[in-house]
Amino acid sequence: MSETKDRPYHHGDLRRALIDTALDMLAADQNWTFTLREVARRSGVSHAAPYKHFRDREMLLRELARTGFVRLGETMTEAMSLDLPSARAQFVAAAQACIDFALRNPGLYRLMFSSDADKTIDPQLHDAAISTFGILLRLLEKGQRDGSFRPVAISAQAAAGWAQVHGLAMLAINGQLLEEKVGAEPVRAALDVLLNGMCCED
Amino acid sequence: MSETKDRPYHHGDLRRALIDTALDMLAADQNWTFTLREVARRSGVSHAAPYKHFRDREMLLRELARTGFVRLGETMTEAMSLDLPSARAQFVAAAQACIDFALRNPGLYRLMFSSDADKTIDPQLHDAAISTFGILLRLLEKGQRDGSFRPVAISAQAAAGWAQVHGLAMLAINGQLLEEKVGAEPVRAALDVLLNGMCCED
DNA sequence: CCTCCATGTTTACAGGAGAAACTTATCAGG
DNA sequence: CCTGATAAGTTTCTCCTGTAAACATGGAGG
Repeated sequence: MSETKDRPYHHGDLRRALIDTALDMLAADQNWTFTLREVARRSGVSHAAPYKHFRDREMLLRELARTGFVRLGETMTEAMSLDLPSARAQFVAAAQACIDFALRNPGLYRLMFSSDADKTIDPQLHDAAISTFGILLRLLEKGQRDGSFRPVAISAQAAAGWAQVHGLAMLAINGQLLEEKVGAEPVRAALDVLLNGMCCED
Repeated sequence: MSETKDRPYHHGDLRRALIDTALDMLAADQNWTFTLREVARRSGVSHAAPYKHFRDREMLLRELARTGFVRLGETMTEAMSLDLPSARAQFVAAAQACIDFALRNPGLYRLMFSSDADKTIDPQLHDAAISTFGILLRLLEKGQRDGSFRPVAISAQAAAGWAQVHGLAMLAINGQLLEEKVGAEPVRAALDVLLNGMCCED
């Protein structure tokens, strides 16, 4: 009679448990207004225990955001790996994957880009974000080399692409990309505007 | 001896004062972690007084956001009114104005697009946001009519334009549009990508 | 002049963040 | 096998917040 009864004093992997609980709550309410104490309670642990693993509430939030970036990166990479005919198709696939991810996890996605997940004070979070951004960057580089994308400053193109995808994701989350207004495939239509250009002449 | 001494019991326009104080604090720290009590304190009023004007803390935040949208709209309209040669130039001017606004008021701008300024539960805020968005919409409509912009579904083009501008504003705020990476005029360069298109052939 | 109502104030309370001090389990070395 | 040291929990405490309720005040209209 030693282990499973009455919860052992030491949790085993409380850090992981806290993260998972918080992710669950985030997914359930689509917001991160939950309190640290509530997370502790649901993890069956005293309200001060989390402080052994996270300096403060925001540090937990940043860890959630980091997880989000990792998952988003996986999703995008996976979507791109479905060998597609052109760089353009790959870009669209990655963008769609990102926006789908946002729609499936609106709370998490918002957190990832909110000021509560401050990348300037958390190298790990920063790296995770950069790494995901890097997927897009490499895609553009390859596309420029094989002549699919216009040969302009890579950073400008990346900024435009990233801004577009993220902006569309936010619009999508907020339900501002409605079929009746933008047609059957609003995301596709909007991406085409970027890909083809907005102006009539170059 | 009746007025200026010892503050009169009734403030005169506490609602306005609370908003202004909160805007000041937002501008000072570039975040909205301030407490309602602190706002009351700085307005020289008891900590419960604000509840006579705002149901709760979030209602004040939404009012700040609403003010932000109004101001942003004014700024963009002003920028566009500098009679410019083309619809394209007007679009660039409006976009630049939006991004400049974001850079000058990063905290306010973030609040405007954060989930703490929930447009789905505040018609006034929603209207203000729609109204500002409308500026872009009308610009695009005019541009399509005079043949400056490609004749695609107006909503798709608006979504793309809005997403681009907002996305760039966020990148700019976060210091992710650095000169050494994107050249001397990063915003201009990124906007050109949208205007000219990313792909080589149509 | 008196009374009403919007706008303030005081008081009260249920929580939360986080610090400090205390408790347990585990593990490494003698 | 005992013995600390240490990591990971727990209890307790303080300060602060949001918000509700009851009360005060003063200006405007009858």
